[in-house]
Amino acid sequence: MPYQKFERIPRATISRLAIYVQELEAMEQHGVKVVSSEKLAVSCGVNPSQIRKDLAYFGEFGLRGVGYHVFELKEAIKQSLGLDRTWNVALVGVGNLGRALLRYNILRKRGFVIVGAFDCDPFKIGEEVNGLEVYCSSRLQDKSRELNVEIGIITTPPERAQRAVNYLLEAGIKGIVNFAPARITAPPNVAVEYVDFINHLFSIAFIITQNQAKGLY
Amino acid sequence: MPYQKFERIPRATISRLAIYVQELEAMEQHGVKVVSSEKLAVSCGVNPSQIRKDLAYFGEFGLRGVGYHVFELKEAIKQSLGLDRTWNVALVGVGNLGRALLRYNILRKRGFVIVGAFDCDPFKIGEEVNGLEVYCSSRLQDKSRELNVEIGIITTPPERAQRAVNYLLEAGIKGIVNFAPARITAPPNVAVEYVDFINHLFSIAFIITQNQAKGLY
DNA sequence: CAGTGTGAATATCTTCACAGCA
DNA sequence: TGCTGTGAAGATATTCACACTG
Repeated sequence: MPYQKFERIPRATISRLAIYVQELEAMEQHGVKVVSSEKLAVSCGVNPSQIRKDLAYFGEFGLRGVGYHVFELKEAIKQSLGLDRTWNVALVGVGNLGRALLRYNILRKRGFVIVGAFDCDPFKIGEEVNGLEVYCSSRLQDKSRELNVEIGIITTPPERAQRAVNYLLEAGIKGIVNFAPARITAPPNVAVEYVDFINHLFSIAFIITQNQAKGLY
Repeated sequence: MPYQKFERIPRATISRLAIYVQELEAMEQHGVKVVSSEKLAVSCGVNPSQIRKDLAYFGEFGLRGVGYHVFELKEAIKQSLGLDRTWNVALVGVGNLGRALLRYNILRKRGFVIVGAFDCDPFKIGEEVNGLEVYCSSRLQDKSRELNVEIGIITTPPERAQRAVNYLLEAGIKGIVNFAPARITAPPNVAVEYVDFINHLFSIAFIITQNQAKGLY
């Protein structure tokens, strides 16, 4: 990590940094070498000072009067976020969504390698998905340590999400991304993120309903 | 919609309401009839006054000294969000993730029915997934109107996301949920939500890195 | 009297505006 | 001159604290 100020970094900043990385990579592929906060802001859909402020939490990466060097900035952000390495991930719940993630190459491309797949359904255990054997969830503890897993992904049905969490905790996991539409609990030293896409559909439905009430259509 | 104050409702409130619905449904299934903001707050991982304030945007649903009637509150929130009906959805991009969503029953259970699947890959067109024929993306316009679609889901690779958006716009869609890891642009009267789960993995990686730096493990 | 509904207080996040540097 | 980096201002969101009610 470069130097990082003695200031708490807002959650919102982190998720925007992820967006910046995404856009910087796209720019890199298009051969763009240098970018201003103005330009990057447009393609990320945020305010330019927002970008400058977000970056300021980690250091000074820009050249006044010029902008940012695309490749360098991308690398600097990735380093700041701890993405200058790969992370081993265990996936619990080999349903439709779990299978999709097991086959989803973008994850690996971004440095998140699913090294273990687990399910409690006897019919699924032993099956092979994308070159990975499905193990019984009760084996999470020994397998995780063997495979050096640090992050868990939960793609079980909602009612089994907490059980999956418990297995992951026993396995000494440090972070969890929960795709199941259910709240889960974990000790404060274990990071939890929710990917709750029904949520997003709810929001869309609400906004459309409101727009319709306003007579926008 | 009940009565809704003449006050803008924060985005954050909307996504919490979605969580409340989730938890209220779980409580209902467990036979809980009445709940206080305190109890609901615990299971949603938020502050009790937050809940009361969120609900206050839409009306008064509680009984002082008692709490909220689980079923009634859930119904009231759903009505406020425009979820007292079903929404027809078109899905663009029948890859791993698209297939998973087509087979994901929770969506339908929540009132979002995928009525059309589209892809531009000739090998996929004509294929049947979960009882739905895959059509060529160029047919989005006519098919969408025929099927009365209001919401689009994008599950294409990032570089094809904007093209999918354009098709959806032509089809007169009113809201888009984008699962592709790419920023997209749409006119302001079309609601856009991002489901960016790589984002969440980035956040987890960052938090773990930070915790490690703090010597937490 | 337990628990809601809400104004007021606090905390957090975003945007502005501009000094200062390449 | 052009664009960064940043303190100060403004906008939002969250939490507190308590009057009030079933």
